[in-house]
Amino acid sequence: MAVTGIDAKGRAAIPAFLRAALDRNGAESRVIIAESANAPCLIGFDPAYLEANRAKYGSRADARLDAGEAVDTNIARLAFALNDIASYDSSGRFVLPPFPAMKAGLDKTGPVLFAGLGDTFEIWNPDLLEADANVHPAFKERALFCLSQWKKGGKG
Amino acid sequence: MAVTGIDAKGRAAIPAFLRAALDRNGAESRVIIAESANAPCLIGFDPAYLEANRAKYGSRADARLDAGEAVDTNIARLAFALNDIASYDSSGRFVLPPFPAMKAGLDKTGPVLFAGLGDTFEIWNPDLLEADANVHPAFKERALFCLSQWKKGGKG
DNA sequence: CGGGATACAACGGGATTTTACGGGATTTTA
DNA sequence: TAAAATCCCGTAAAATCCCGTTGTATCCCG
Repeated sequence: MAVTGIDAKGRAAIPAFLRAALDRNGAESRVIIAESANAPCLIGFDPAYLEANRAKYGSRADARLDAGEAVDTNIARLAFALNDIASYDSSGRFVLPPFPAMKAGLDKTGPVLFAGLGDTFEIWNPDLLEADANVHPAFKERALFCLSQWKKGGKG
Repeated sequence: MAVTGIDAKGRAAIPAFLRAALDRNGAESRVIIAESANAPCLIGFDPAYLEANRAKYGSRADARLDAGEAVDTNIARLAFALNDIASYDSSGRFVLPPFPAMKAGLDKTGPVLFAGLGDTFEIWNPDLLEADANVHPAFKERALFCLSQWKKGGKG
């Protein structure tokens, strides 16, 4: 778990320990950003899983082209529109996709909290994390500590 | 997902991230435009994809004939006859084919929404997208966000 | 164990490239 | 020859790349 800042250009840096995990999975400096289904935060993960899903749904997008087969267009719509792909530079920075950023309360300059969850990691606005009743107190306590450490660094 | 504008000459620009996909498939600045079978919008895709689907339809029809079953000729009629081919310039603009444009409510100057679906992409009049009950709310919400961003850019 | 050297992380910002759009010039069609 | 479609160039804004700087953690050697 670590905190970095959003700069004037809307960029945030993925902490090094999470970046290392992405690189191990062959992410090639690309990360998928999506809304979390469980909390008012974003999740990030490497492109491999997403590509598999897209390949599965992408070939069944239109009933006419697919020779009359029934298709659920909304599945393809969501698979593509709700996942943003962002590429990060040599120091791990990526521009937060505007829509997810807005949904997660990250639409302005300020601190961002990254927390690894195994296959994915969460991206939080620290204020929303603190306010969420479903988040375990021990997790909150640690988040608060990381945040205060970051502020001590003189960036807040 | 992105929004661009129709100009006074009836041209719209395919967003760069979709154009890149077309180029990767060897589209050579040409795109197929057709009505969607699933929604009041258009779909666009590269010429190779059209050829692949025609071949797929042909083999399906052959199989049914071999089995002594009837073939639905209308599927072939629609899959072959209703596709317009448009070429786009160096900045991705193409003239919307008049008939499909009319069918999708894109017959006047205004914003157009492009959304990738994998092998194809959808081309929407944002108003019709908003009004369509079959479109998933999460997709609508993002569309609305893209539209407002485009309007903020001063092009509306 | 301590202190200096080294490596790397996060950040700021300039320089370059790309995008989307307007509109003029040329070609085609009727 | 007039009208319409197409091609093509210029441009402002925005996104992207890439460099240097600063601060912090780690290493190494005495």
